[in-house]
Amino acid sequence: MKPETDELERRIQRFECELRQAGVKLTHQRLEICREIAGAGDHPDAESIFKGVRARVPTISLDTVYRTLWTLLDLGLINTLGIPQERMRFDGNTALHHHFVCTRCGEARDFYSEDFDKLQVPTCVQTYGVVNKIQVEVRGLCLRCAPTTDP
Amino acid sequence: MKPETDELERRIQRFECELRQAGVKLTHQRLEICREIAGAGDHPDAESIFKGVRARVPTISLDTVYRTLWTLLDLGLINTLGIPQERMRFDGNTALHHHFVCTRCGEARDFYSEDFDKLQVPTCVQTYGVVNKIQVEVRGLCLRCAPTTDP
DNA sequence: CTACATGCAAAGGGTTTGCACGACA
DNA sequence: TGTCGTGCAAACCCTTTGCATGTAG
Repeated sequence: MKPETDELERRIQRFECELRQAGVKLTHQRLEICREIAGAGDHPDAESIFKGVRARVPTISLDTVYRTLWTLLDLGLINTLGIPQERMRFDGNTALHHHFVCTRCGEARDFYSEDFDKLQVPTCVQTYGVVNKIQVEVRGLCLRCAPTTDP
Repeated sequence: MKPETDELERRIQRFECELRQAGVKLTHQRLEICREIAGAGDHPDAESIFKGVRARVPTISLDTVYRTLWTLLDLGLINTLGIPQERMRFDGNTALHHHFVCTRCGEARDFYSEDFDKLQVPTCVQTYGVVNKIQVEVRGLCLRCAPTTDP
């Protein structure tokens, strides 16, 4: 699950390069946070990244971790599981359907697709646990959030 | 987006029937919360369900809404967007991949599938906004949470 | 009648913010 | 050296919990 050493170095290089291009200062803290998330095989929350980095940078604070993660997210260098900055939301539609999710504002729209409904789980995934359903998540920007909408 | 009237009634019937079967009392509040979420075309959060129900049941409290929603979720009568009870989690893997998500504990594991990578967005969805990527979410229970693991 | 559900209010936990100090460029 | 980033602590918001009262079965 953890990336190979060379893949890890490639990711870190990319972080540094893109941060520099974006005019973001490469502080000791930011570099260590990048290293931590680049090397994480699972999908850590802010707290566990904080703990990992604190082993190397004892004075780091949790809010710096948050601020750095949102920066990386803005630049598209990392992703979130689920929808960023969102409270829990409920879906009363129990029929099989799929979602278009705006990664900026969190708007989620249902859609139906017989092709997607037919998807089969790869055999390797069946060893992960009991599969309940397969849902396709189309991620992007909704019309309100897409840059072209804003003249 | 909102369900047709007969589909709405069917959903409400199902809620009542399943709640009764589960031995959950059909209080005025619960029935109105069911009606609210059954009729919601979008994916409301607890607060907006609360507001909708409060128009008809002015004395209802937000915690009752939460408690009812978790009950409905336990019974599989509704779903959540994203992972229930979860804090925000980050993904340093920017390569195209897919997720197996445990809906109970929130564990999320990556997997790769060339078939899934090739999925094409239905044309109707392209009118929703700008598509960034397509990710398949396999939902189920991980080995730790699956009932059979617990003897 | 009795067990379970509700409303209230206060606690809890994750995330954000204002401000003065510190460090990259 | 100037500007941006950091650490601290308090604020903020969503969600949960304890307890006395109310109500469905």
